[in-house]
Amino acid sequence: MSTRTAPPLKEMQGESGWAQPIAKDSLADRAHIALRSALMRGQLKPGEKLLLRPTSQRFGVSATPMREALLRLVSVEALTLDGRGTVVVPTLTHAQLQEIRSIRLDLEGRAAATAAISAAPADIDALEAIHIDIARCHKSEAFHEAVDLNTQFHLTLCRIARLPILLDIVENLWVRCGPILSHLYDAGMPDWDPHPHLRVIGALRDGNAEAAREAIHWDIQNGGKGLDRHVLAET
Amino acid sequence: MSTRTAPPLKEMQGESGWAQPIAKDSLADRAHIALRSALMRGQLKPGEKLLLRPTSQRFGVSATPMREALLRLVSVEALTLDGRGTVVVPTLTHAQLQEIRSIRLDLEGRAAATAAISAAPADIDALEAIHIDIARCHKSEAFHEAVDLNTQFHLTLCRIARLPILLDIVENLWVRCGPILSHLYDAGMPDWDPHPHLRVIGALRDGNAEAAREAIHWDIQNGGKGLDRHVLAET
DNA sequence: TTTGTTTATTTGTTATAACAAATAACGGAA
DNA sequence: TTCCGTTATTTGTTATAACAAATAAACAAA
Repeated sequence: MSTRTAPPLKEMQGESGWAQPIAKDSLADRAHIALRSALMRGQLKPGEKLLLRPTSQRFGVSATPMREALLRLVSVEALTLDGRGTVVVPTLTHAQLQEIRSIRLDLEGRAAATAAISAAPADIDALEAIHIDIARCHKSEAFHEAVDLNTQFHLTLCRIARLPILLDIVENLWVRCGPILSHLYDAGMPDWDPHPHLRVIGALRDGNAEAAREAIHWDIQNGGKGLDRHVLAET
Repeated sequence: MSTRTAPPLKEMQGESGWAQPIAKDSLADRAHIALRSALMRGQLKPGEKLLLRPTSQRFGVSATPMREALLRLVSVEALTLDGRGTVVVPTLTHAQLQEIRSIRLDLEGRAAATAAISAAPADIDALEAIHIDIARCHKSEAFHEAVDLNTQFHLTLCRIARLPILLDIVENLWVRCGPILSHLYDAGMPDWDPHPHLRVIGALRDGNAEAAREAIHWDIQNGGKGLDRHVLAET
């Protein structure tokens, strides 16, 4: 499975470092990773069905590991099952999208505040590099890549905070939004000046936790407004 | 799987109500539920191994659905895999426990605040009933039951807030803590007066969102201190 | 007694087949 | 043509067996 404890090294070699544990990934692992990344990058559309045998053939594996990969995504709600048990890409309701945004407010806010206190300069540089890439994609109107990089910006921020459990949760929230993220810029892309990401980066450099939290809050609340109209309202 | 969309009813019967969708649960479902509840109730100890074939025999099913149930818990980090792929009940580190508490601070805090605004009187009564049960168990020194009810108190609060995604996340955090929750009262159980739960209930009755948030914050931060010494410190 | 090697057993992984239920396709009657 | 009943096909579910890798056991040699 994806997360595996390092194989128990009987005796830790004196000069440790050269004996890194071997990563053994199963077929189910690979299928899971491929599916998850496709999901996060918006390559699967809401409502799309993922039939067991057809998809397992597309991946060139048998039903068992493919089923495991699919069900793994289902168990974190990144995919859904219909009444028959068929795996389907879920359609987010307005309420769900709003709730996800609320949770991201809390968790990414905490990540930003924590990162402001503990981030190394190199970490912040890496974050800034991602934003520069985003700005470049904005200019060249490379929407798809911009959306992907925006996701990376937010996840990198959580990674910098070194809160692995929080990162896991936030990552799953982004996976769940993946299928509709392509509509982020449908309402036209606003040209903020300065871009909220820059405020985040600035706050990190200043070591100002509260400013970082507020900056990411602002980004989350205003950045995703373009999505709202593309999500069916609950009746 | 656990979450299934209702089977599509071709025609909704005129006087609807008597035709509730049938819940079809697979063997994997049942095993999953049983395992998860055992985990949450502290019936599995950290480090305990769950071998595939032996456990599948204990449940009276074949390897396939049992594997699915186990792996479902692994995918939400409620169980772990060692280097060989064997399922094992994870041991929480101090850092993990602290991070979980931080996240619960944010999410249960939001749930409390939301519940304070929207809770129906009957909801609050139900919550109070749980706390009364807790107090009773305190008196009769029924530790195990008290721990279980305390979990229910926190989850019920999230349920009242009607934030299903948040509930899901918080529920998983409690499942992950399940194996060590039995040590909650090891350091002796403090006799708070008034009990922080009562402050939560009071805030809900007052419709005071911020008071509710602060009350649950206080409960989370002070209530779990007994656990800290039972968790191995990271080196 | 200890160490190293070989053998046997355990254990996760994957593929396959049998099963059951639901959907789709088909064909005849009105 | 339209509707209804039957058959065929698709699809998820489960059990089982073959496989490979790792552990445990047994045993021989120093």
